[in-house]
Amino acid sequence: MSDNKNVRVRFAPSPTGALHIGGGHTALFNWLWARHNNGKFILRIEDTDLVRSTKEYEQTIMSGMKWLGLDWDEGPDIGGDYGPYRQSERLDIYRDYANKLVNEGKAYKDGEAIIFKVEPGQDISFNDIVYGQINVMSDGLKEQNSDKLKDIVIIKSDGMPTYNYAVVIDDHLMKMTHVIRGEDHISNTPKQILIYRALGWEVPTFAHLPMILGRDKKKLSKRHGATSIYEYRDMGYMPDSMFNFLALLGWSAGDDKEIFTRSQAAEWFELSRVTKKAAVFDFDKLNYINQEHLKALAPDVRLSMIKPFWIEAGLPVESHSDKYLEDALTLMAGRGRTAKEMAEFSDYFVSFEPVKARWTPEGLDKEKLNEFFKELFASPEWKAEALENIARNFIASHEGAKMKDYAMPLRFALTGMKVSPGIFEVAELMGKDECEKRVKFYFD
RNA sequence: GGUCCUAUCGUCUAGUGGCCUAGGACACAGCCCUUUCAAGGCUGCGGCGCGGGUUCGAAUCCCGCUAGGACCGCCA
Repeated sequence: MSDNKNVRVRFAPSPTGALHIGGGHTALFNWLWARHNNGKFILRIEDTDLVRSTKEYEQTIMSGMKWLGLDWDEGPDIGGDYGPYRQSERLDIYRDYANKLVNEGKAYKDGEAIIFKVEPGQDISFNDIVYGQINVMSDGLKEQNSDKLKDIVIIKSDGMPTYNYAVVIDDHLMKMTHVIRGEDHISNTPKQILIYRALGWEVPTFAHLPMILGRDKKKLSKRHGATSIYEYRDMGYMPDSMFNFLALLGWSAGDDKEIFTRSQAAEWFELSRVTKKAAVFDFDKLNYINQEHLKALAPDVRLSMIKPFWIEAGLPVESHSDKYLEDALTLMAGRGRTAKEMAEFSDYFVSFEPVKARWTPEGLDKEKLNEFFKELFASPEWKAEALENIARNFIASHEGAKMKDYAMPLRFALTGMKVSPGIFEVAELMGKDECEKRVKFYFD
């Protein structure tokens, strides 16, 4: 971990929707850079679009960030030395600097609006940590389908500052050392540099991040399904996994390290290792990463991840001890890619009802099976190993008997599924009484 | 139309002139394990967009082409 305590970066969402994948990705990289350097991560709300911004979305975005594990050091909710952190509360500041620009002849009024004058012939190139040298002349700042140079609106007719202007004022006043944001802002950067210069301010270091694309390689949008971070939570993806997955989009530790924790990522993170190419959001990889984290969880944490999904399915979670449920999930380790799947695949541990709803015996040799079950339940100890030994002895002593002919009916009676962890281990955990109850329901 | 950006297996990427007959991961296929299915182990399939240079030597540097993309809003 390097120690550039003066590093200050920010995530500046506009509260016009929930925290989406792209926003979470940007926030994550800023957080990573701040934590890597032991610097500060600031949250600023860009709510200058009066029509679309709401306090509800502001809350949703903040809780989305918390869910991902991205904590900030300064922000509208906790304050800080450079507030306020909501643009709608900084209107006087924007107005003052705009007037200054007008007085210096660098901007002009147009009705209620204030427009920044773009002069031709200026070199507004900059060096991006990710993209390298980007060369631009102000002469290229044209109006669409025209040769006319396009001046920059800085204060709108409604008195609110525009993005390209407010972002400069705030980033400077909030002492940002690095501006880390999506690649779609590269073209905005030269305009912002013009404003920094007009105000006589030092330009921060820029680092643009590659975009995130859908399977069809188009910019990620609602068409691709889930775009809000919360939708992933509801699908059973865990915050650790989303963090891990998002961190891998456009960055790698460079040492085949793919499954990691937040603190490991913060330790290894380097802006200079961020890639330039837009990355496709790959569900298969997300699933894999989620599964890995699911496997690695401590039993009590795993239970806390799965429980909500059992409850949602109406299962009587409260009638079991946490220990029992944790053990059940430990047995399930490696099964299911999401918390939701794992909950679905393990419902029989919580209740016999779903089993009954799923399975009805058909075409089985009940006589033989009853003989088998009788021996099984006569076992002096209800342990997986003992039960399996009984089964093997039974098979050895019966001509033509196969393990699967007995293990599968047992599995179905206990779980209602054709797939489960080792059935004798399941039986041990469920306990003799419960197993007997289930088997007797179907046989005998 | 203008400005800018990008280009390694299907996907995420390693790679910064020789260690590359291009490495890893996901996905996919096969095998092993096995009471089922996962997990795990092993094997396989599969890529430097094209064309020119520079160089003893290029995935790596330069030019062109092609293909994607971003921005050009009193949205952010």
